[in-house]
Amino acid sequence: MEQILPHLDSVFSIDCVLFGFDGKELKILLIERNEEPFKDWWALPGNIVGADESLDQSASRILYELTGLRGIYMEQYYAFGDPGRHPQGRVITLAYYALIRLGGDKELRPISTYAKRANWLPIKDLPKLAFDHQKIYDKGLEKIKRRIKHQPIAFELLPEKFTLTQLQHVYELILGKKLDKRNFRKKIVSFGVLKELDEKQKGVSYRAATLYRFDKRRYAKLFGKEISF
Amino acid sequence: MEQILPHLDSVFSIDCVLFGFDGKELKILLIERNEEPFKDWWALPGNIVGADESLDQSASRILYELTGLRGIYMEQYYAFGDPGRHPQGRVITLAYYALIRLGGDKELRPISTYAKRANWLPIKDLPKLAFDHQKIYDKGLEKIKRRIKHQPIAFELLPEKFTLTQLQHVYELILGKKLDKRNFRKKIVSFGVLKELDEKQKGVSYRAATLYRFDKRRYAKLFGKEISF
DNA sequence: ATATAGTGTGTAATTTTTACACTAAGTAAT
DNA sequence: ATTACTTAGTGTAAAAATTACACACTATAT
Repeated sequence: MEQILPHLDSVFSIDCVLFGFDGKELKILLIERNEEPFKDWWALPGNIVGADESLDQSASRILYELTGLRGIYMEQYYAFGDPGRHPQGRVITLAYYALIRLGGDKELRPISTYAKRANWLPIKDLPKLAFDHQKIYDKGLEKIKRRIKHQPIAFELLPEKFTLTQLQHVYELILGKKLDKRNFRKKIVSFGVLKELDEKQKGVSYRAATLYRFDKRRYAKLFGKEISF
Repeated sequence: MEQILPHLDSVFSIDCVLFGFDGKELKILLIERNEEPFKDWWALPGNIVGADESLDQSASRILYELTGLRGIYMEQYYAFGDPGRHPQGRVITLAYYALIRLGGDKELRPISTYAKRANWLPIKDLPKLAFDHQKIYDKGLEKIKRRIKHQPIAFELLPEKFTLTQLQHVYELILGKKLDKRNFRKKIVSFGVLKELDEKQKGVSYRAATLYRFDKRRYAKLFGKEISF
């Protein structure tokens, strides 16, 4: 095992699994690598933790550098550090996930020097990933599955105003199963974190649905408490 | 911020929160440091990850070196890496927890070169801890609180044969609240992971309780499924 | 024999979860 | 303006899970 990486006995990095929702599909952000190893492979965006950054700060910076986004709910979920996971040396990486609403207002501007390009790819049909990134992704998906059952993180994926059907759609995509419309609404409303607006959906060629907004105050009270789906 | 630690730009370590149960109290294993910084303070046992170890292997090794125990259920739960958390340089640490039955058969033999001594201290009345170890402990307790509600990890704290009252006691200690005896039994039995033995408790000066054993096969089936307390 | 201390058990009321189908409203095409 | 189309929005009954609650039993010690 050569030591090609710049002067390191070990390197500590952060990799991000960015889940994005465009109103239809669940996607993750991948970059196409421009360097060996795994040149031309798709990989999770990640980077080395800076000397004076906290881990969360570092994750935020990396997210920002890769997407131009700030203020995203983001959380570390697992450290991967098998000695053989990086062919060039010992790299321990801490995985973070983030949930992002795609499209609409702000354009993402992924900038990365070590990548040919960055793209949102549907999780339905992911390519082979570099390193152990498939494992990292799998664990991330598992994590948000668990998390979405207990905390209302689904809102992070939706625009500020959304319909109940859209919300349900997000749940179904993440949990990987159909939910009953009436029961879903009953339950989600019972949490009391939704605010019904006087506004209706626009631009649809059928009956427009009522828009809702997520009530952050009540959410804050609920946070920590266990809810379940 | 000086760089006193041996040739490192950054160090990656593992710290363990070892929860022990002696039949009465919940305790954690702490060491009394024999070196600066925080000489004479109590701290979580931990160590540097070795070059050719996976993280889990490293955690197991560290646990073994500190307690002589092997084969303990152990899980990483959070990485702590604030730049200022270690006064001598950048140390990123990955926290693991383990659950251990105390007393009884095998004596623990904590060996540590950098510690004056190691001791199981009741969590009721912990001393001030070195570094950010209080934070690490807090998060660990929070983690097992959450975990015990969804997975039967409580068994790890009990001897092979135990009474339902002891089991309930563990739940009460971790969750920090009283549970109803009849309801508790109804529920725990309904999971189907307990095997009632033909044996009774011995050496008590009152009616002896029936002993149970934890059924690992059924547990394996249950694992992954959500149960809740 | 009696006091003591913890074991072990059932039921009714309430709450939560599940399964399930039709009418209402708006748009688009004619 | 009628019709066809598409999704929105709503209730109820049955089943399951949760909660609250109290007393008789059994082994031991004196």
